[in-house]
Amino acid sequence: MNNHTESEENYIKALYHLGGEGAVASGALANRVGAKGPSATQAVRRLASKGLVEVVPYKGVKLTVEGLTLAKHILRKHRLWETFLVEKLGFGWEEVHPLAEQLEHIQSWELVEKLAEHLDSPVQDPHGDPIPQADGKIPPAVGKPLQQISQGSSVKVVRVEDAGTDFFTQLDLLEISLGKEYTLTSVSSFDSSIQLQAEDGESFWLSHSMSSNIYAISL
Amino acid sequence: MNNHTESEENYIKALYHLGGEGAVASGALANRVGAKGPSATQAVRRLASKGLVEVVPYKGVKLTVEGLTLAKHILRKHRLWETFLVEKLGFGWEEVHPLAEQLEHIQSWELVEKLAEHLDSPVQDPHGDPIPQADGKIPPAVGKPLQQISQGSSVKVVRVEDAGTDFFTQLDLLEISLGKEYTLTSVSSFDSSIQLQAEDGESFWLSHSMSSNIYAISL
DNA sequence: AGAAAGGTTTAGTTTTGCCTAAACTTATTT
DNA sequence: AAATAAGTTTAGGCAAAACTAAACCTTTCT
Repeated sequence: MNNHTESEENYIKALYHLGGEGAVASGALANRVGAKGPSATQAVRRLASKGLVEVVPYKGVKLTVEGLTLAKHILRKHRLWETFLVEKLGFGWEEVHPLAEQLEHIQSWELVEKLAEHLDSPVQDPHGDPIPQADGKIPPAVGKPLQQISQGSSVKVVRVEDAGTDFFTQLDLLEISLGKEYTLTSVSSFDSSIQLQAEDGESFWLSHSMSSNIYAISL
Repeated sequence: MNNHTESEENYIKALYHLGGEGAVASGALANRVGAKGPSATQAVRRLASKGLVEVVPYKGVKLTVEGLTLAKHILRKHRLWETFLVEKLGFGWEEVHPLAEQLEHIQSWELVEKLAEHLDSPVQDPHGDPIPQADGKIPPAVGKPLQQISQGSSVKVVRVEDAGTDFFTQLDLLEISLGKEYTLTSVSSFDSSIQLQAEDGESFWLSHSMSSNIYAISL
């Protein structure tokens, strides 16, 4: 039973993204995969017949252990390919998601492992997201949103949410990238925007929507 | 009109492989893609409605200019991926074909070109087959079958036909690879097998079926 | 030339995967 | 507790892509 269509894999992925090990409503699922309600209901039926999900009608859908394993494996492929595209082919971190969505469906156990090896068995992708390992273990997600960090702290950016192309463009404009360090010099109590000072002394303001998608650790 | 399914691409590829710019019988086409006759007829209809092929019922199918361009582009992707798999990921040349069959369907013009660049714009794949270039030009296929080379000649192996896993295994066993040089010491008039002598003095016999799939140039 | 053989196309069915419209369940509100 | 709103599932279509069986051209053989 190692034979899944792309559509099935997309539903599995969505289920994992939305609910992890918990239950998800069919509407949310449909929304996530860009389909309408009935399509999701039908898809979920197919998945259930393959033992990948459990369904309680009108209540929700949940991944089985097998489904969860598959979901993590797909996520592993996705993030390894993203890493490859950025590290080896020189793509920008805002471009890689749609490509990885295609590449993640390539079926070959050996290819995934050779790719991982080629990339020196990375534990995180170009956005700082943890890459599930071959044994299914997932390294902890690091950092907390800049939002939640108190004024005066020194921080290092370790992860960003994939919040769309415009978000990445803005990051590039501000020259924010993983590993950069800043001091949080002030916080506006009016609109929750924050001021960061870079190591070179330059400082700038970040809106709430920017800072809530940027994760950092305190130094 | 840049939107093709995998199935369509497979038919286009088969059409190119079988007939190049010329016409192909629907039975041969079906055979090549591993389908039955009616499936091919139907597929060809879909392709015709997209302007990729021209059909004369009961006579044959032919790629249009647009179809030909697509075919060459798919072949380009296929051979670039094969090159990547061997050169960068360390796969053996017998393993890469089925993987490339999946990877060739990834849609992204930019990815193909970045990949080519990453591989230093190769003009041939790991089997010595020419890689169609971005502008659609195809480098000439080099070498002729060992079969057609006269006794006493010194030759260099430059290309091998993809004649299945067993063929490659045998090549590996005999330590035959691209670039190796031999002297053709004798030819059997009984079964057309030939004897090669390697540079280190070792010599061995090759059956007709082996030698007809190995291409070389005279030195 | 007429008939058999071989290959091609039409007809009708199946599965996946999506859709809209209608029916049904659950939750919320008065 | 009844009515309404919101969300979910059923029902019925449609397109892609494959199949088998039957009908249809071509070619070839006598």
